[in-house]
Amino acid sequence: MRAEHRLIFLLTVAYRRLQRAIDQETATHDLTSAQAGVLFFLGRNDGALIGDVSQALDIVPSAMSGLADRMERAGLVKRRRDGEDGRSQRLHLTVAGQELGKRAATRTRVINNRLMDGFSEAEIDVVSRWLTSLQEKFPKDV
Amino acid sequence: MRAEHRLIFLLTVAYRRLQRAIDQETATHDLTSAQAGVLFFLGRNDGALIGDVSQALDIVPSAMSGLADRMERAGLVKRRRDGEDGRSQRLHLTVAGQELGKRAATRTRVINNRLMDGFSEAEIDVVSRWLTSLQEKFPKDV
DNA sequence: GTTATATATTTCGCACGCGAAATATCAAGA
DNA sequence: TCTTGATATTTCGCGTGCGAAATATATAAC
Repeated sequence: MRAEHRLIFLLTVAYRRLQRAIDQETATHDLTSAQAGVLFFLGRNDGALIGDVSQALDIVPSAMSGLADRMERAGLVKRRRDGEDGRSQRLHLTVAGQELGKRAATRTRVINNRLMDGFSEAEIDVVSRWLTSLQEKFPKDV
Repeated sequence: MRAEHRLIFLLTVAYRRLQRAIDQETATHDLTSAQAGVLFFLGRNDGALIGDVSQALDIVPSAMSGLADRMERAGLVKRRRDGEDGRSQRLHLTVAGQELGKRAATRTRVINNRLMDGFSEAEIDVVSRWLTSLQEKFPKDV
């Protein structure tokens, strides 16, 4: 029972290792992992509201705003006001964004498979359940 | 085989939820989770080299430098040059740092236990092994 | 219709972690 | 000794995520 704060630390390190790996992999491709997440979501939900994207990716709206800024500046995405509701903004993929997203998806799939290497289906299931349980244990807000 | 980039996303969300929870919990106590990590490590290795701390916490030395800055400014920690090697800096806990670390340890333990709620020992073992496996799959450098 | 309130998004300042480059010191070799 | 190379740390600029507050628009109450 050596390390005290074990799971917290393990999760933190695992997260950082993964992010580092993804970002190094994609550094050559001018795409960060956060931005890739947006591309993937918009690939299935083009024109989604900024708020919906932020919700889907589980980041705070203010964080989404900056992320959209950088992606728009990079030409991956375009903001468009909603016709119905003047407050809302919709995010649309550009052609560049679509293509970059498609290529990133392939690489991401490889990494995702690598994450399962050495573990049985049942074990991965436990891991999935555990990761998901954190969302219930630490709900979004209150 | 529903979601594509499943484990990556699950891990990312889980990490953010955990960090948010810890930081909200400790916001009242003037301590971030990264700084708590340093306090815990120094609690067992007071006077460790900056490089050793960065290695132990698995963050890059340049990140450690800024972290030490903020903690020194907050009066939790003090830098002291090494007698043997003029390049090295040693980090020492202040009294305030020791006390804050002790109180944070209690809260951290609670959260850590909560992370295991609803899972058997064997299942937690699988999770631990999986989290640890990421360190081997994505080694520190090259 | 005007006021009050709710909702969507943005802005601001901050902590964090990264990579690349700079700085300072140490260790060897010529 | 002088130079060359290694090591420890820092500085810089950037992307990311947070909370709090501002802004703009929509909706409800009166």
